[in-house]
Amino acid sequence: MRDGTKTKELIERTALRLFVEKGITETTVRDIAITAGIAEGTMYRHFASKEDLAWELFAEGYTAIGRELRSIHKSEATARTKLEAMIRYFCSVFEKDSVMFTYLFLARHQQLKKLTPRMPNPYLEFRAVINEGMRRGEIPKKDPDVAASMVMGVILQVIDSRILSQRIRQSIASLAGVIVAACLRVLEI
Amino acid sequence: MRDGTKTKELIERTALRLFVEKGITETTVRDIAITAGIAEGTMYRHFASKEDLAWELFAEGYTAIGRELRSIHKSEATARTKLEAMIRYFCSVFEKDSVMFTYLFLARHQQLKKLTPRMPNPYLEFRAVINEGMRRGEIPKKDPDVAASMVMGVILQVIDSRILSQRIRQSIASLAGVIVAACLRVLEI
Amino acid sequence: MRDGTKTKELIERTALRLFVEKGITETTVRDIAITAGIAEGTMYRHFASKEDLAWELFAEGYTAIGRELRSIHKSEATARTKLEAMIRYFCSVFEKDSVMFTYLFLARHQQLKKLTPRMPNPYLEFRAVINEGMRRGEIPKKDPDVAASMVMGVILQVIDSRILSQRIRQSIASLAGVIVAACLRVLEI
Amino acid sequence: MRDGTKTKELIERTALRLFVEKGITETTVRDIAITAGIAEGTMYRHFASKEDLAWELFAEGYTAIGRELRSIHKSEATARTKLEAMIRYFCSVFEKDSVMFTYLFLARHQQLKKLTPRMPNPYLEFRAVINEGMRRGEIPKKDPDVAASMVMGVILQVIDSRILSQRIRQSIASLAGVIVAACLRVLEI
DNA sequence: AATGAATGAGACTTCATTCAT
DNA sequence: AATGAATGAAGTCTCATTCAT
Repeated sequence: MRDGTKTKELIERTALRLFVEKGITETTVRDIAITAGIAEGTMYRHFASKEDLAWELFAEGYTAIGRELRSIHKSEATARTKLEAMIRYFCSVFEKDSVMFTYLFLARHQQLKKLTPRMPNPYLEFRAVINEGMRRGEIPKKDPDVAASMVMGVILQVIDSRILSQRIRQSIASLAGVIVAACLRVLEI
Repeated sequence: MRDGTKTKELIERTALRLFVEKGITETTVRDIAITAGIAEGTMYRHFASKEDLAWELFAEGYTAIGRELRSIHKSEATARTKLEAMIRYFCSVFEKDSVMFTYLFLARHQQLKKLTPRMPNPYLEFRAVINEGMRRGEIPKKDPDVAASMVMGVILQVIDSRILSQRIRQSIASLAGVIVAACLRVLEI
Repeated sequence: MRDGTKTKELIERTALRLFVEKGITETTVRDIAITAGIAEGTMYRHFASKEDLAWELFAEGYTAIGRELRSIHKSEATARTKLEAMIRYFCSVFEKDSVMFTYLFLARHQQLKKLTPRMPNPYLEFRAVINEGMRRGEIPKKDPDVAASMVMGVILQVIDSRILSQRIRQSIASLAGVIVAACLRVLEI
Repeated sequence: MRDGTKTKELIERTALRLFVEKGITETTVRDIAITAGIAEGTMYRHFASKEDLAWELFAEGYTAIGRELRSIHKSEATARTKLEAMIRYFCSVFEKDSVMFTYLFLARHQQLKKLTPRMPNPYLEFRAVINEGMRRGEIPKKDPDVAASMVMGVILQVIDSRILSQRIRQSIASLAGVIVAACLRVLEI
């Protein structure tokens, strides 16, 4: 028997790229098959449907970031160092796998409703850190959801301008420091 | 003779709502017809295609905001007052027509590539104000695209958390002051 | 606007014929479309699915026979005359529209489970007549379901041999008398 | 070396059951494999195709009954005793292996066209007995095909009402006497 | 003899669009 | 201007069969 693992990974990589380039609905199963050099039916050996493939890709990437942010949360001491490490990690994810990151960014409005509250979740990790910081007096009190949204906004919109509108040319890594500083100002740390 | 203007507006309102609820691709011409209570072919009396309808809705709303922001830019004196008025206007647009605002927010990645550089454009207005402010010494120097992105990010992500993730419950109008303050801190005004 | 009634009837007649010739599953929507000279999508304007088309054809024909049998039941006086008229009607249906009759015969095992008990039903009409005849003393007592099944068996199997195995060459009309007589003997009238 | 006979029988038993439950076309090779607990490709070690499997099952069961009926035909003396023994055997087959019997019953219209005239065949055996009985003066003269069809109809439809419509609850064995009597009346013995 | 990954033809269905009315 | 029946291209998915292991 042949080993299907490689094929599955090939499908995932190919689909991820096409989903980002053209959108999920606009990418056909045939597109994926031709690009990956496999038969159309092969996708269905590994995923129940195109929708399921899109969801698996999303859930995988999204929860992986959530998990890593949680572990940073635990390993750092102060709100300031936690946030700095988390934001830098966030930026590094984009640098390392910008296709996956862009996919998560673009697909989130469609896929987020399928996320269960139990799943690790980047937004919740940021809010948890901010909440804790406010409880400890490290951050001036404010609405935690509003604060977390603003911080996420600063980070995400810079990345958005980098990839989608292409108005920013610098690498995100080189901007990480600037982003961290802006987020700390937003929180008044 | 019958008045087509009413039908056209009915189509626009209906389509806008469905596009936001289900996505453009996921909304069918039949969906629009049934919801609007018209025949399937009627849409084509007013728009060349579904895509054209989606684009007209986008361009209309997007440039309207851009134009108003430009006029605020001209009528206010300092970077601070300009930005405050612009952000408050932005928030008020959402309050007045949240469906249109959400549509612009969600459709922007698909539609922005069709925008010509000449068209009035919210992002460019914000950047222009920030640029001018830095030239005049009202705002500490920084990359104008990065700065504009961050400001847009703070605003948009709060609205995002209000409408899409429903994590924020307060009205956006009531948060306008908080948003303005955060944006000014981001810019170090 | 065009009148779809004709098209719907064309689809029904075409499908009925193909379903009988090749079986429902073995008949493709494309078969129907090509044979009827219409587009594949047109079928879906008139029927929700191929399965639905098959069901509508069945229910229509099956209940029509049931209704007519019921009316014969009411208009005739004795068990003997009722049964004779009913069997002759049954045979005449086959002569008049052998395609529909054959379809009902072949599709019954697949479709009968969808029939609701309320719907007019040939089998139940025969059983009702037999039951009544036994109550009135016109027919010697026996299990009504067994008796009704036997009567149906005599009739149906002759038709089966006529159409499907083609072992019988005479017209069913010319055999009606023989069939009636055999059924009466089965019931010991 | 592994014993393929067991696997072949497992496939046959499993397929037979599924064919009856869902129909041949509606049963997939995968269905059979999963239910039998074997790999998808294994069926092709024992049968050339799914169609071939369906045919082998049919031919096996159908000719077995035909052979046994022929031997009863030879071992009994009169038309009456022949028919009685044949009908009782027919009913006993159903009792002993109702799944196979139901399969033969349901699949006959699809498979009968593949039967060669040489093969042992229940219908032909019944007709032969009836024919012989008429030649010998044991049975009043009538069209042998019509007579044979009626006899088969009485038997089969009772079984049909037992298994498929479930209108009859008694065991077929307990009804054998009633069925025999009805068949003799049909033939006017 | 058995496995199960891979194939690819083809099935059903959807849907933007056209067109006769 | 409006209708809605009809179109047909294209999409998703199924499934009998093949083949490398």
